[in-house]
Amino acid sequence: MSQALFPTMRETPAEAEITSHQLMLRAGLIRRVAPGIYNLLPFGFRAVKKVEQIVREEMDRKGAQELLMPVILPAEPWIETGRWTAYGDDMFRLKDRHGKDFCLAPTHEECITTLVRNEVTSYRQLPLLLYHITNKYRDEVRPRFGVMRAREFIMKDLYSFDATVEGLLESYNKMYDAYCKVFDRCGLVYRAVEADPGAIGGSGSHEFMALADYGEALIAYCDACGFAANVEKAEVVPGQAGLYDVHPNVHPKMLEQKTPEAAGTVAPKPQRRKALKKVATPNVHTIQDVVDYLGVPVTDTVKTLFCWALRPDGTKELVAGVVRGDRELNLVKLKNLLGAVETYLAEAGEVLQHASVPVGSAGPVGLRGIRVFADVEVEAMTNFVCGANEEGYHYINVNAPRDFQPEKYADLRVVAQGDVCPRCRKERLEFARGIEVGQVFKLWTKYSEALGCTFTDEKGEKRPMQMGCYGIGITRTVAAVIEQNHDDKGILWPMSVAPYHAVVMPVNSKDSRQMEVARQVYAEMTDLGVDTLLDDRDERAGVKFMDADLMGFPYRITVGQTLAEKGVVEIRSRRTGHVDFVSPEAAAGTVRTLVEKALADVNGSK
RNA sequence: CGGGGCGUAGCGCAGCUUGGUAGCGCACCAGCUUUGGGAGCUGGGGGCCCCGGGUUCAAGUCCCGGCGCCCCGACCA
Repeated sequence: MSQALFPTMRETPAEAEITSHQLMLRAGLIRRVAPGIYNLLPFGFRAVKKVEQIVREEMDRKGAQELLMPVILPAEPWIETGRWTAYGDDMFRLKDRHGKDFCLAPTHEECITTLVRNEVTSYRQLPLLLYHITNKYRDEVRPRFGVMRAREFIMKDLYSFDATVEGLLESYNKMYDAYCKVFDRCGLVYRAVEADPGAIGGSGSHEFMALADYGEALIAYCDACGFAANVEKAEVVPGQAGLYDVHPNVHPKMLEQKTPEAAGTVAPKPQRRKALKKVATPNVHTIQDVVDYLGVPVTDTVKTLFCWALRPDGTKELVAGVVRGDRELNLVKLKNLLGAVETYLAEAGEVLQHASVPVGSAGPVGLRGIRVFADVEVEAMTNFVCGANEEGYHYINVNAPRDFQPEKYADLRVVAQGDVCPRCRKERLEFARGIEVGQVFKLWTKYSEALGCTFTDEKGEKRPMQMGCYGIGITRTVAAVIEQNHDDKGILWPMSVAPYHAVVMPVNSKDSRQMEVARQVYAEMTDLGVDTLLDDRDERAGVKFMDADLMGFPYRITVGQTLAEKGVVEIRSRRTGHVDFVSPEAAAGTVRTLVEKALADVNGSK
């Protein structure tokens, strides 16, 4: 260790916000090269390789084959699938000396599909599971949290090719199962949640979320039935939206009783429809303003949001989404409803220019030339308030369909605290944050059709292959492991991912007897297959102890005073602090047993 | 891209208001002491003060322009 690069830091670098990022810098796993781009130092690289190895074992166990595809990919296949445009600015692009377009691969569907198209022609060659582990590139709008949301990252992606839909489902289930094993073995607390397939395309998808307070993804789950979904995906109970709404005057304690009746959250009684009226509302631009100024409950207001919907052909359309004032418009649901490639909020200036509407005073009444979509909840509302599409005015006593008629009512809002589980419809949804460490998709024939990846079936007919794609963010997984396994002193590596299982530490490197015994124990442990580091640095004991805690070696073998006094060395568990004293001769064997036990615990009985 | 903040030694920062020899802590090098929880003393090395222009006798400091980075938001496998 005295001759190795393990640069630990006592102080926390200002650039790091979350614990895993801070610890990865402080314990010497990574160093920043550019925003979202990192050097993996020896210590960090070892952790990465441990995760990779676990992934390889579980992929291979399912009959997958590893290969390696390039990081630089030509544009043509991307143009064929339409993703050369769809990926937009998230893709790093470059040209060769002849002016030909290339990209740094953000993912490899196009590449692998082209490969399989050229090499596989018969149903007899299927199913096929192919994967690789390599760098991926996404020019993130905002890289952050170190390796967690980086622009360059290591990813395992596997692609399945099947002859039939049943085959695809089988491959999907295999991978789902393999992913559970991978994350179990990494010692992560995670949930598999239903997800929107996003830019990859296809439908039917699960995300594997490592639970963490600083996770970027919000997930909704139900303790009663096990339902779990990304909030952007989670449906609101169809046909019953609003029924179990939490009214603003319901005391939170009442919610704990879990039943809608007990919580006093029954549907609003039908009210007589009052006459539509335009009222002056100077300087009222937000829902909060409306509530304050007009003194109405927020549940009697509606907000109208303008979005651009990007169509598959590259053109875009301005549409309006209407949700209750305290709700959040779910852009993913809107996107899926419209069959759009992407939806994003329009800017105030654009709305004024294209719809002649000031965004702070927008409403669905009298909106011309723009398609309006409303959340189902709005359909049940009576006598509500909305903007009058005129600066300084709102309508009150609005009622549909009398005052406006959206093109369609649909589930368009983000699920909220207190919503009923869309699956079992018994319990309320709980929310948690997670780090997305993996995702599995069914791609069906999206890419095989676009790229002509076909095979000949038993009847001699040509058919497109049924594809699936399955990713694991390797570097992100390492960060998630640290996020979940640390204390105020440093990292608490699970044995399976630990860069080293143990560190052997002579307390005083000038004590030749200690050094000699330490070297001996180190050599024996290495011989026994225990990943061991020898801390032979000429540092004070305190420094070495602090570094060992920071770097999180699961076991520390301390060779110090007790050697001279009692002829024993100390084996200390980083996680529990438990200490055993054993003779130097027994140390290596004891540690090996401990390491094997820890690995067996996490690997299950396989 | 919008809002906020910051660019001074490897890291963390002060100095800028009110212009006048570039500093502190940690780290680093040498020596002595020390050696079971981030040692002590002595000596030492290290700077394009983000870049460019301007004002001035004089700019880290003031003015103009640019660049970069971080945070919040929007966005995202």
